[in-house]
Amino acid sequence: MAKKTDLRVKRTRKLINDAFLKFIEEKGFEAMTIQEIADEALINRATFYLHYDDKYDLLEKMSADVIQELTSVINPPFVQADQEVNIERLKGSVTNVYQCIQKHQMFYQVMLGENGINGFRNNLEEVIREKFDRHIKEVVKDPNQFQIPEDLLLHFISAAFVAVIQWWLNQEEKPTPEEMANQLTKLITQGPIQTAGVKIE
Amino acid sequence: MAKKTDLRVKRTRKLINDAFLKFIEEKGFEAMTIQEIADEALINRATFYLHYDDKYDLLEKMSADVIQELTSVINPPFVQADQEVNIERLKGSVTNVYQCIQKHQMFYQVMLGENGINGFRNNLEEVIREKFDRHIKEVVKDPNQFQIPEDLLLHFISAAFVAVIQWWLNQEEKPTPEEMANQLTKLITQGPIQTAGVKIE
DNA sequence: TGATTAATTAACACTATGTTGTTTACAATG
DNA sequence: CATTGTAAACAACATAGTGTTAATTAATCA
Repeated sequence: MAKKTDLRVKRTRKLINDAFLKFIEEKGFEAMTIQEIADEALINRATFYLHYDDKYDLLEKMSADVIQELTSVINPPFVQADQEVNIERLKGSVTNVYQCIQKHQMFYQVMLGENGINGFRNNLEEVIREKFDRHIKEVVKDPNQFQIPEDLLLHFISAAFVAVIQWWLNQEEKPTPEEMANQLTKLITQGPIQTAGVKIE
Repeated sequence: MAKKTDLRVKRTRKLINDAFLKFIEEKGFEAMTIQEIADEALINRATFYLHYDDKYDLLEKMSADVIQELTSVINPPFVQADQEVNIERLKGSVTNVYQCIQKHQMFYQVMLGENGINGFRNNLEEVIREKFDRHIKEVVKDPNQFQIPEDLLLHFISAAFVAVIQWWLNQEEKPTPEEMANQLTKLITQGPIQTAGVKIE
């Protein structure tokens, strides 16, 4: 973060961000106009263009900031050299992730919500996939140990991971980050069927 | 489906649909204009408005048709009265789903692809979730058998399910529907970690 | 306080939208 | 095959949003 010397800039950016989030929540990204953002932020429309190229630019910059912070709290190795998952370490990282999301709850809620930005979800998945991928490539020596294509596995996990986040954000009474880490761990170690308490033929 | 008696209507609709898909693939939904659709479809712009309110209306109508066909091939019960999953039946339904997608491959590829419509993915997940939900409610008598909230489980499964479809559509050399059914079955019965051949502490 | 730089204002050309009224062409019927 | 209903074409319109510019005002920093 470069220091924003001028207070006016800081204030204007914040007003724009707030207005933007408000409208995404209320009417969705596509429906909002720059004039509306400006009105809500109590700035002139031309001022908006002094800060961002267009609303897509604004969206990208806001997302990038938050996602960057999130990735910084995911830290492998979850899998040790002996091919065992380190459950505690895994839970630790998941807990960190949920705490980070909690910190920016409003933002995530809006971006992943009903009227949210669907591209944001893809970004999240991609970022998670990359983290896992890099780690797996370090640890796994024998590609044949996979029962299915590695890439397929990564897509499965990252999508499920983000879906669980999305579910969590929609709950009135949110389980704690630690509880979420436990539930997610059950799901990916036992699989959803056994977690549902259903026997397998 | 009401019968479209008039050939002209049939033709115009098809031309619009084709142009629409072409532009989604090329430049994405938001970037395309109705003028462009009309030019590509070799019809007058005003003609477009005789058939659809706007491009969102067109999108909805196209999606609804295809999703409707997809849901019709998912047929529970996968879980029997004795609380055992019927693996064969499950594989059968999954195979049907992939065959149905294969039939409209171009459409799904575009809609779920790089430049695709992200709301479409949500629709798919929702539809799958509902199917499963209705079935689960019939079979499961004791809500305590779940180790985690049922709703969370449903979100996990449906998101993973659609993610695997998405992965499949992006493969140059696509596994057969039967192979996909096998791989998906492994993932949801054993869980991703064991499927990766990694031991659990 | 004075210098700097952000924000305001009003005007501009441009592009897309959705609608309307009239005319033309065609497809399905008896 | 002629008739009739209706889809499609066409042209013109008002409306709304975009992105840019140049001159002016006002807030902030040092």
